[in-house]
This record gives sequence, C-alpha cells and structure tokens, in this order.
Amino acid sequence: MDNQQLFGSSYVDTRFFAANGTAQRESQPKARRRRRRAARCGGGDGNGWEMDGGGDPKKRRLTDEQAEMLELSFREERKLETGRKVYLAAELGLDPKQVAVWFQNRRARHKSKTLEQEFARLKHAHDAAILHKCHLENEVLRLKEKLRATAEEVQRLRSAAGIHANGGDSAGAVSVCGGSPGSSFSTGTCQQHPGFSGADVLGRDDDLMMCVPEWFFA
DNA sequence: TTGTGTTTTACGACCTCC
DNA sequence: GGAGGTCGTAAAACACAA
Repeated sequence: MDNQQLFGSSYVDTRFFAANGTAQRESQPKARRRRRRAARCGGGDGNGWEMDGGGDPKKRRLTDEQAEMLELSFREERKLETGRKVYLAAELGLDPKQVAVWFQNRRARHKSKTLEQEFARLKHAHDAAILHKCHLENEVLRLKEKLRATAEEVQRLRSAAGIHANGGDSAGAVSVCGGSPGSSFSTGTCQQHPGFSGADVLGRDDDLMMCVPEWFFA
C-alpha cells in the first residue's frame, strides 16, 4: 500500500517515509522483540491482528505495520484531532478508540523518555557544578595556607629585627591565629599583627575567616 | 520450563476547552 | 455536555536468564 495514499497528504509528511527504511526504532530490544514475535505468529491472524493462541480480543497487539504507521503519524503531529483519528482508524482497520488510546500511550512514553533525558542532563550539570565547587574550595585552602606562611615569615622577620607589636594599628591588620592547626583558620580568638596589611590583596579579614568549609576543622 | 522484569494495550477518573 | 487531554494502573504480551 502506498504510504501517501494510506495517510493522505494532509496527515503525513513524506519525509518520514523517505527515512522509513533507516528509521531508527526507539531501541534495539524492541526491534528484536517484534521480529521474534512476527516470526512466531506468522504475521498475525489474517485480519491485521496478532493474537497469541486465541488471547483476549480486548487486548490485541497491533501489527508491525499498524504500529509503524501510527508512529509516523505521531511524529507528524502528537495531538490527534477527530478527523485524523477516524482516518487512521479506517485506513489501519482499527477502532478509532484504539487509535486514540495508542496516541495517549505514545505521548506518555514520549514524556517519560523526555523526562529521563532531562534528568540525565541536569544530573550531569549538577555533578559538574559540584566538581567545580571542590576545585574552588581547594584553591581557597591553598591560598589560605600561602597567607599563613607569609604572615609567619613576616612575624619571624619582625622578631629578628626586634620589632614588637604594640596593638596600635588594628585597622586592616591580618589576623593570624595561634595554637593548633585546627584553630588556624577558625573564627576563634586571634592575635592581631599590626603593621601588616594584606587587605588590599586579600580583602577584608572577615572574608578570609568565612570561606573555610566546616569539614576542614573536623 | 519457569520465574521475573519490561513493554504494550486498555481502561477509569479527573480536568480543560469549546 | 461532549471530545480529547493527562495520570495512574491492570493485565496481556513479550524477552531473557537460570
């Protein structure tokens, strides 16, 4: 049967038929499944229906051709107006209700697949964002360590030169925490080291104190 | 052969639009 | 009110491993 004749020019884009030979099915297992079924059933019961051993007539499997034509029509237009439904039903030897149900189920499958793809895309973006965050946190730690070493070096040089802190200039001073490494970057009590201002390079002291993740102190 | 998981067909309930 | 939509679900059809 000629495809153009089957659907009418108003319902089917001939591009789909042109691609029909290589049209990719949704998945390989489905194609394999249909092939095996066709081989077993010998292509149906002669009325365009495939029923296994007198199965429930209310649950009739569509033939490959019927399914394929419905698929092509679906790709043309996902909504099913009355005219097209009646036309497809007549041409395929189906009940219009079956055509409607097939389209409903097909839309559901399409939506499910779309959601799956969207989920995968968002998950990929999320994972990438997490990775980037980790890199940034590592960079912060590296810079903080560098700052601490520099401050210690300054303190050492001052001590060597006999300069002692007098607490005069607190504005813009860099906080260097004494004691254990655990308290080095905490917001706990800190000594002020006047005369050294890293604020122009590193920003306000508070910013430095806020960037360290909690797990660093665990 | 059978148990199990997946896909397809069908239906009912409910919603929206004309 | 009727037609067609989505959503959730049942059950048949099917594939496949054990």
